[in-house]
Amino acid sequence: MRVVKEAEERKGEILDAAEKLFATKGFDNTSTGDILDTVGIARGTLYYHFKSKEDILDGVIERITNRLMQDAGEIAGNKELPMMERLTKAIMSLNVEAKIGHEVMEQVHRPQNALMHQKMQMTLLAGINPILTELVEEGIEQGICHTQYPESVVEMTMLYANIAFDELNIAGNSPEQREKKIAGFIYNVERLMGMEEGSLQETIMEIFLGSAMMRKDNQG
Amino acid sequence: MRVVKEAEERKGEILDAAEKLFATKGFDNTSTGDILDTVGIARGTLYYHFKSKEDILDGVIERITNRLMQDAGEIAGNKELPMMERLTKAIMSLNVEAKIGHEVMEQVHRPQNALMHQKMQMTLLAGINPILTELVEEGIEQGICHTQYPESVVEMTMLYANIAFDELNIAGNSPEQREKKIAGFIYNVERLMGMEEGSLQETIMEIFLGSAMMRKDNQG
DNA sequence: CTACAACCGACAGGCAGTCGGTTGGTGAAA
DNA sequence: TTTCACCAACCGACTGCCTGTCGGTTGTAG
Repeated sequence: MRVVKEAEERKGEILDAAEKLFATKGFDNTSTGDILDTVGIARGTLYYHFKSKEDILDGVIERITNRLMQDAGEIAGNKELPMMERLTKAIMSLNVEAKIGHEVMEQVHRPQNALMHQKMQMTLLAGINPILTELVEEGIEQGICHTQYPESVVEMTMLYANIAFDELNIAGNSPEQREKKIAGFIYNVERLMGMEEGSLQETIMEIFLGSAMMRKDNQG
Repeated sequence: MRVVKEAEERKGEILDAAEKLFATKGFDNTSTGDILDTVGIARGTLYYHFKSKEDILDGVIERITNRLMQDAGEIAGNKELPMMERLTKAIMSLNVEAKIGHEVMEQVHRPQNALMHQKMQMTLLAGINPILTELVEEGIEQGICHTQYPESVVEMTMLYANIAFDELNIAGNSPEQREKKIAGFIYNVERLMGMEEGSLQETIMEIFLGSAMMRKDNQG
């Protein structure tokens, strides 16, 4: 039976299917036919709603980055928390992996999906850079950060975080290597932002200890 | 007429053609048919030498990165120059754009060519990181640099340089924005490497002034 | 003369995107 | 309430391109 739906609803269905398929099979390895079958529509319908396969990818990425940006924006704007904590949590909330699962990330990092990866990275960067830059500027006013180029610092931090940590989770790194990379990253960010040595490290520890305690509380 | 050549020679011809085509049309927009026509061989011949189109891409990238790595390695190993100068020149020698022309770079940075871009980046990073890390460690011994994580610093520097400067040259940035970005980058690298503020900037100025004078000499 | 590396090109299989045609719902006229 | 016209949403056959395969051919070195 033929089913007619509102355009926005159909678009949503297509994006849902595409997101899952891209996540599990990769962009290149997902054919438009796969999407057709999953949604249960005909070729023409797909191309009635989207002008190309890449257009679908853009739609998927836009949805994901919007979600991420909203979360990060909310955290960054929560004036009740100290600036350092907001900054850390905002950046951590972008750790896409936690949100979309290992399987997906494995796909995102396969070289084949470079396009998807890069598009996500650039979209995210453009959206989040201003938010984080404002945070750093706040830190400068408060005397916690010291840099002449807050925007540059944020850009560098985010780009590195995205690329290097992606690799970190995929490549066959030993636990020691992982720890060293993370420690190096924190150390470097402290320097870039002109923060006191160890201050970021401390904030991070506090956050982790806090959430660990919360978990204990919930269980007990 | 049918022409028979040594495998290595044919491979070279194919890579030459592919490099040009990928550079001017992009990887996705270059069909194996284009390569066939350019070299003047049949399908079977292409697949006798390479197992897939992506295999060709890998070959092209390997050749390019090898060239770059050799140059950078020679500069880094030239013990006659001070460490700061070698470091700067080595990094600058990686500015791929200068070597392969604008047209090419425009292609490399089109999102469509994300795969090519990423592969180059990762290959280069893996090859050059050790070289530069050694340089930084030399700087530490000499008391010019101060960091606990030289490798991390190099990785961060290189990744950022690659991505951000790529963008820099493509996107419609005003001259002021460009300058600001470059100044921010230098400032940040100084901090990461724990160098005296302004020391890298100074070295760079000296190098540029030096080469400007050389050019004058050659012309005069 | 033989053996093999290098070469050929027809062909299969798959995929993205197009297009002319169809259908279900909706609102307005009878 | 029924009828009708319109159009957004939908359909699926078809086109054209592209990658990779395979059985067969040819030049050449020993």
